[in-house]
Amino acid sequence: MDAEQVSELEDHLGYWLRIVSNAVSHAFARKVESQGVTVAEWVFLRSLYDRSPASPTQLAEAMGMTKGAISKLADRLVDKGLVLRSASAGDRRGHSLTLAPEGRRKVPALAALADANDADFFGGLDAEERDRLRQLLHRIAGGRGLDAAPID
Amino acid sequence: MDAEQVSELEDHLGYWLRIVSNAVSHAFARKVESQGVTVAEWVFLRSLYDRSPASPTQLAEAMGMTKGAISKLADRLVDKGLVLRSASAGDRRGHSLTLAPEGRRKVPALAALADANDADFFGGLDAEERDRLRQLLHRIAGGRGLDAAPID
DNA sequence: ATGATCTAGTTTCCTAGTCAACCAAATGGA
DNA sequence: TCCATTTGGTTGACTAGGAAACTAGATCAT
Repeated sequence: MDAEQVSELEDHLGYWLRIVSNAVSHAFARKVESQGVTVAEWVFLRSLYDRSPASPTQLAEAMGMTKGAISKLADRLVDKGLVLRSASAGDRRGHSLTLAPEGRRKVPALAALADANDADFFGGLDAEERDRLRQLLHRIAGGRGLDAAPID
Repeated sequence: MDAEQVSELEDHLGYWLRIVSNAVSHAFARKVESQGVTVAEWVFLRSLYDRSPASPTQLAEAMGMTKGAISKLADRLVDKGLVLRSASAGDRRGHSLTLAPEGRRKVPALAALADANDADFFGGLDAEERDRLRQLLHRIAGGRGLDAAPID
């Protein structure tokens, strides 16, 4: 870092992380496209699958996106008939988001695609290596209190 | 994956990769913003730093972006006075992109920010762990022939 | 109970990509 | 040589998200 003067792109773990992550996400995007949804929509649906109903604010928190983004995402999913928006009891400002039957029906297939995508990319590692990777990522995420982060 | 029926988001390595990668890239974006550039612009400038001059097509390949994106990115950098676009000798279609003096001047400071960002996120790992992470990422990238991927 | 403040969500404007249509120049047969 | 194809690059339509302004409803202090 002193002999080298100007570090290279490839010197940084952040660089490799971005490369690999983008490739994984892009491949996954192509897969879920076959089900007519985007990656963000998958995350949204999966989040709702066991924490339903949820408020936009809760979703925003869980998904690491702004409320504005969630608002639009919810619009699209409602338009597609996968999510229902209803007034939440008690507070007339809040909305309740729940999975529509069609949305709930889609989740297992999407989960299978996520499994397949992981297998595609990480199947070349043995179980111990995958575990180590998982632990390293957890530690980095955990050290920062990231339970979620921007979809970006 | 059979007892579980529907896998969870957090079950997937791709999920954690995305979370961590987005956090790292986002933090880096904030850092380089202080130098008036974006992450994509940094990659562009750093690529040109030792492979200058380069054609838009070469840059697109190196950065894993479409030619359209490179075209616009180059526009912005030319506007900022960091990059020069000149007709390339021999082929009247092609353009030559080179670093303007101001652009070249900026690179070391940006490289230092990249180093700092890596230290921020991966400094908590010891050298062996960082090495292992690097190797795992390399293997996954290498297995796919990713030397670059979308900035997304 | 009423004005100040806070909270929930939406909307508007902006940025940075993709994709596909496009233009111009080079190449390569016939 | 001249047309068909390929290549290099730009442009326009579109998309997804962030930031900040905004609206409406709740809460709280007096």
